[in-house]
Amino acid sequence: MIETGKVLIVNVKGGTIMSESKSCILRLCRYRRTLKDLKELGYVKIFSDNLGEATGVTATQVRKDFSLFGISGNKKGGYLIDNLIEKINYILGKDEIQKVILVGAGNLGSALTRYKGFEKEDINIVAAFDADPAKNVKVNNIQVHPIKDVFDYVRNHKVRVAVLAVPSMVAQEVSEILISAGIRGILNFAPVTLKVPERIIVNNVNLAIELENVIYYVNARERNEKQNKTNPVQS
Amino acid sequence: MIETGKVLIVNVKGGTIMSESKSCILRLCRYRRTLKDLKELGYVKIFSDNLGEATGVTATQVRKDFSLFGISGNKKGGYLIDNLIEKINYILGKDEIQKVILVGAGNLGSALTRYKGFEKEDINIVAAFDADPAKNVKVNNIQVHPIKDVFDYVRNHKVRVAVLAVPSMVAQEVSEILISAGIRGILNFAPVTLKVPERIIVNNVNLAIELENVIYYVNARERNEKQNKTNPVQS
DNA sequence: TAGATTGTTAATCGATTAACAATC
DNA sequence: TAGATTGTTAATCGATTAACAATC
Repeated sequence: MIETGKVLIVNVKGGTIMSESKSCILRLCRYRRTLKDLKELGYVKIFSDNLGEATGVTATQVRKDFSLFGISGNKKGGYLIDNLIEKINYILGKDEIQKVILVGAGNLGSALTRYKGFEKEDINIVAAFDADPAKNVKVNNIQVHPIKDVFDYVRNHKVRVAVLAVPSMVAQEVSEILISAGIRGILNFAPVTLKVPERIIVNNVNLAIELENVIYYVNARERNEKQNKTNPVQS
Repeated sequence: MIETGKVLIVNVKGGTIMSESKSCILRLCRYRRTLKDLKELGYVKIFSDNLGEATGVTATQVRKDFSLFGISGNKKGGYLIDNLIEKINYILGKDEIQKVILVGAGNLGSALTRYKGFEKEDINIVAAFDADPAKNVKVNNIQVHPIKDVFDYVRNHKVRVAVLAVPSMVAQEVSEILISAGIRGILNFAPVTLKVPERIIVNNVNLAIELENVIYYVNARERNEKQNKTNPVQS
């Protein structure tokens, strides 16, 4: 595997080496989401502009993404939803491991064990871990083990992906234990920049920053409206 | 205000019109996070490369971002942490409204009312709303009101920002009520693409997609390693 | 056929990075 | 001064969009 900054060059379309971006993969996930919903509603075919509108991207972008992964439709006939879902599943590795552990069963962590959105996408949280013995109970049918057992669990069950929802103070330390046990990818909710080896995938979800971002744009627009009122600019 | 696709052109540096990207704003939030931590640890000055390393961006990027917003340091002397925090606060509109409501006090929503990360950034969830009467209680000192009261509440308290954690089925409908009442920005946890007027800011957090993303990259790397073992490529 | 849609190439656009002059 | 660091300009890089040929 050749890796450069953000782009991962992987082998997909029958041996051809190609590169895809993180945002492209995110869009594939979104397409699948929408396609599954449409399938449930009884739809069979879809055009690139329908799918684009439903997912908030342009029709060209949709076709470009599909073309990048060798997904083809029928000129004039659009795409078969079943076929799209199948192809995207293959690309995203849906048939392969989906086992995920949760580390940190506090406020946010325990909500994640009950989160319906994971089940809906067939993501299984197989076990949870927490340092607090009071939390070592079953939550939504998932056993919360003592944190000291996490290393052996990851080793023995060959878990590759972890959701990290521990306090910031211990996030780095815990991530190192996880990685040493064999974890390859982390969804990190702690608002810290984890220092990890290059081969490890980290996806950060920082809820405060996401919200601050909304607040910023709302404020920026209001400031601007106020200013335009007193000092209008001619277009 | 001039708006084009993703870029918002706003008036910041003493009347100069300039544009900044969403990712740039996200980085500013991260810088502030880190700077606050460093301040607590007693640091007073910082260089662009320190800050870059702590937040996972290059030193050039840090300086470029600062330059874009008219934040200047001292050649050779780096930046004063207090000054940076103050300037970033001003840019991100920290002194202005921070009032946020939460709509949907289910599994994820009620976890968000207790989320320490918001408090730490001085974000106040002032009220919550839920359709289920059983949930109309106080959670972490925040009253959960009946959903039917949300319109009047937003109107009367001039709330501008909402966190939306309702089931996907009703997300669009609820967002329309919020917008009609005066909400300008939404942090949306429902895995649907909200259709909103252009003047409304929506930030989507889709936890399943974030996790699927990690799973994809882990799988892609493992597939690749396997292949390289049987069919090594010369560099 | 005419019209509509895919698939791809080329153009554009924006964000990041490299290079380096300024200067403390 | 010499060395280090900022601030900015130019170059690069990648992602998105526009244009359009292919074709059903």
